[in-house]
Amino acid sequence: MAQDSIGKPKRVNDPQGMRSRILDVAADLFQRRGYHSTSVQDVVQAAGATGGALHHHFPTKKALGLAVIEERVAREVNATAIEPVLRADRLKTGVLAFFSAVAGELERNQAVTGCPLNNLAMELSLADPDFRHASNAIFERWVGVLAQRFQDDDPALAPRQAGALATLVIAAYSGAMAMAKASQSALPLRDCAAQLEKLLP
Amino acid sequence: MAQDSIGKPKRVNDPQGMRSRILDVAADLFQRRGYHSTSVQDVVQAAGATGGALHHHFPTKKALGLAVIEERVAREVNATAIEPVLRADRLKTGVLAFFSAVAGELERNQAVTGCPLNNLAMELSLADPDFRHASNAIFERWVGVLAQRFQDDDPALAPRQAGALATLVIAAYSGAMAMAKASQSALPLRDCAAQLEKLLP
DNA sequence: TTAAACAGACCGGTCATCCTGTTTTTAATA
DNA sequence: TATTAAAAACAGGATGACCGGTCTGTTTAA
Repeated sequence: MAQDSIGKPKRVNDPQGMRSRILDVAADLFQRRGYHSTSVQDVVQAAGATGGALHHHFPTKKALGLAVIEERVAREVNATAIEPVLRADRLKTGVLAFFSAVAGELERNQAVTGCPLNNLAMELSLADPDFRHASNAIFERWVGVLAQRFQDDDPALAPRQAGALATLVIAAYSGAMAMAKASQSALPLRDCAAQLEKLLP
Repeated sequence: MAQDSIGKPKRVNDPQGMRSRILDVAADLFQRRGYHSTSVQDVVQAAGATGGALHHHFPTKKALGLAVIEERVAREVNATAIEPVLRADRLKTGVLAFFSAVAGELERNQAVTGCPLNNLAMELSLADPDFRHASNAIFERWVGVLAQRFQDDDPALAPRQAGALATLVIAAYSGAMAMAKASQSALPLRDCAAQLEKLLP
């Protein structure tokens, strides 16, 4: 009794698409306004969904937040901060290009919303251990990949050294983004890039 | 008719003390649980105050948050991150000692709550411009003081250079604290300090 | 006498979650 | 392949808790 032989269906189920759309919208809102300042109603409306649909895919707001971190923030960090850097000839040039690209984007846009990982990690790490672990997993992978690449570039580098170097790069980026968000300026990014250029091998 | 000639007063007004206690408690709760996750009731209870008292000193939660940033966070940054560093013979040794001190404190405590400035700045910067400006003012003063000291140490250093150097130090600290909060470990702090030791003049 | 300081209840609104019902899709069965 | 049972997907209203702000009243201090 879904529809008559010719009549259109009242709707078409697209679970994957619906889930994906909700995730996209939630990631965007959490990033721009923050997790606590975004209501599930906001997500429902912006996604053109309903409370029932959202509840079906994400029974609680926490489940939604966790999925955003694991499936969207992780992907974005990978796409903007890891893969392009790895594709560069040398890690140093890749890192500097990354800083420059982000700074350029900040200058183009009118608002600096900050690093999505940092934003959610800072807001949610102390609220719930699950959020903390999810954020930490992304940080750890990020550090691990950069450290590995530092060693590939210079096999003489001690593993301990490579890890510390990677940590500094990521910390400088995270901190610079925090300062950029507060000042609504890309200058901290450019300053840090200029200094890292001198340090990096 | 406040009290009988001998009877004790029902209470003793202590406006400054009350205000100060509320600020202390609010700063602590905002730092440990976050601004949005802390209700004004939480503050009232923890401070042993009443809704009326809190409302008398801080008409809105935003006013309370702003006062925490301007009167507590700023003070803490000054006391732990600026003055000790300035008192050191050279800025470099002061900065490294600061990193080491914070790392040691993290290792002693069981929980890493992060940098108070960063915590509140990240959570509130996009929520309200006033919060953003208040946070930015602290960042700017911090950068300014360190940059000035870099130049004092080495008059040959270009002003632009000194500022960038100061920005990197603070960004590395902020970012390392973010990573420390996510990993509940002081390692990012120590790694960054080790790398900064090589870069700083 | 007057204003400041504090007490404590109250209220309108929001929010996350739950619940009941409907429609679509899948899967089993014959 | 046709039928049907069952599950998944979605719709949308209901609810109860909580939160921030307000308001009135009382006590203390200037």
